[in-house]
Amino acid sequence: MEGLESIAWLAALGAGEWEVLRTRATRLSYSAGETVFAPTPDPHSIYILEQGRIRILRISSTGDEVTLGYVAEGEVFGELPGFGDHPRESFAVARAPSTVWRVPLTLFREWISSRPPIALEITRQMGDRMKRVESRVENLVFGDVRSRLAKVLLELAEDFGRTNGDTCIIDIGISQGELATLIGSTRQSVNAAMGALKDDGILRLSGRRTELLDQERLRTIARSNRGQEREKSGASDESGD
Amino acid sequence: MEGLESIAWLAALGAGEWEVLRTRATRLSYSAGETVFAPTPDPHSIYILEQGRIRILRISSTGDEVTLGYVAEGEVFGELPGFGDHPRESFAVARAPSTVWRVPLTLFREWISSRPPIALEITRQMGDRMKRVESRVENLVFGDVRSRLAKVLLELAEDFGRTNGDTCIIDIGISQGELATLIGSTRQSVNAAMGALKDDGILRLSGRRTELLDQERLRTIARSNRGQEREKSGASDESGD
DNA sequence: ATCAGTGTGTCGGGCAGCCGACACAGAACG
DNA sequence: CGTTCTGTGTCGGCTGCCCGACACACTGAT
Repeated sequence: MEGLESIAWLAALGAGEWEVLRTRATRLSYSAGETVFAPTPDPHSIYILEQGRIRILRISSTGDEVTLGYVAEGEVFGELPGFGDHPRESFAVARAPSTVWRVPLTLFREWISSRPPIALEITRQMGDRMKRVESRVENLVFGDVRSRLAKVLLELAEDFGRTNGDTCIIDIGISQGELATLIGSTRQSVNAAMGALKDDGILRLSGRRTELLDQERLRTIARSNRGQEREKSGASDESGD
Repeated sequence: MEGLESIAWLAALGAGEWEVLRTRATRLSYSAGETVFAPTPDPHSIYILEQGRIRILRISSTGDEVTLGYVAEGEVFGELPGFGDHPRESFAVARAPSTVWRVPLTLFREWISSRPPIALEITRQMGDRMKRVESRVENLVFGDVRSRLAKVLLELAEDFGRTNGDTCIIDIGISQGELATLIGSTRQSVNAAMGALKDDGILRLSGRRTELLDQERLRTIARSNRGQEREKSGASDESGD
């Protein structure tokens, strides 16, 4: 019950494989808003999220922030990148009450070295994240606020949404301001874009929750870089994919 | 001389470790401009760059492109990300005459599984790249064209530059247009920004080569998100142009 | 020399979206 | 029950930069 076995890919390894971790890693709890780690020139731990939700972000010299992504339960985080000798440049902040294992980097590295399947799993995780970040780049470069927003909403839906018939509900208490840090925009612009999407009947907003009513249309907007196609009405939905 | 041993991290493994690759992988040559791979829903190869320079990029639905990065010699590329079961979404194009090994994904995976040190190496490589992409995101979100440009120039200098006393020379025949795809901007804006940097005495342009005269100042600009700090100090007489 | 192809400079118009400001709603707290 | 805080909605002004267009420089073929 001490959590580690609740992590699927660890459990899958078979008992004993991860026992080392339990004995030599530290289990920590954070409540929403607390910082799990901050940038450091010489990180010597990596982390595994047992349960909760962590936000990875960077802060510019002027205080603006970008959200690089969220850590899903079971994922390893905290500069896997910095695996080598790189400094860590990101913050990790709990967005919800979270339980985290802090693992000494040396231990983790040696642990991997002797257990190929784990290495493979780690590689897979990193690949996933890589892909995601690359998409983010693509999206930032192309597309206006409207289409970028569409994209993130879809991603969030996929990761955290509860599907409910046709509509998908995102209810992770994310503010428009935080959305802005995901797409590199401002609170106001996000607000405007959300309003527009609502008016187009693509999504419904009730308080802090967002419901995606028409993912198909949303997807179209996300793809269209310059999302300014004034959507009159009685639009034409087309191609699936 | 058949190349594989020229790759440092492979050579370091000791003879025989990578012999399998030689027998079951394919060695390919590309001249500048040729496509190494294109997006595919079901990639079944990964690649290792023996020698040359490869550019990884994406193309939007409207035909615009973003450069995600360049592959350094010895690096593994081609949707390591797609390691899992993801489709490949990027293009790889040779920027210079290049020699590449194409390795069947299955082989590579099994090869890793049985050789932990390699897994570690791969992880390291991915980490590096991850870090780079994350920085790219940060840069795209913050900063105007000027500061973004400054950032890329510094990166390019670090990766491909020849240092020469104080100045660092970037001479990889990169066009302003291509620079634009690195920072998500347009040829014209890049041109203007380069001009400004030149006027400020921060860099000198001679033909297709770029010389960084004052990396310190460049670094400052890169960090300052809104690089509009009118740098008009010094320069007693001006009016000029 | 001539022409095509590719990259570099420049200019003006137009607009998306950033910024600052302000009003208002709900939630947490004393 | 106010007070404070955080988040949502909106507006107008200002501007960076995208876009389209055009001239020039350089290089390599014919």
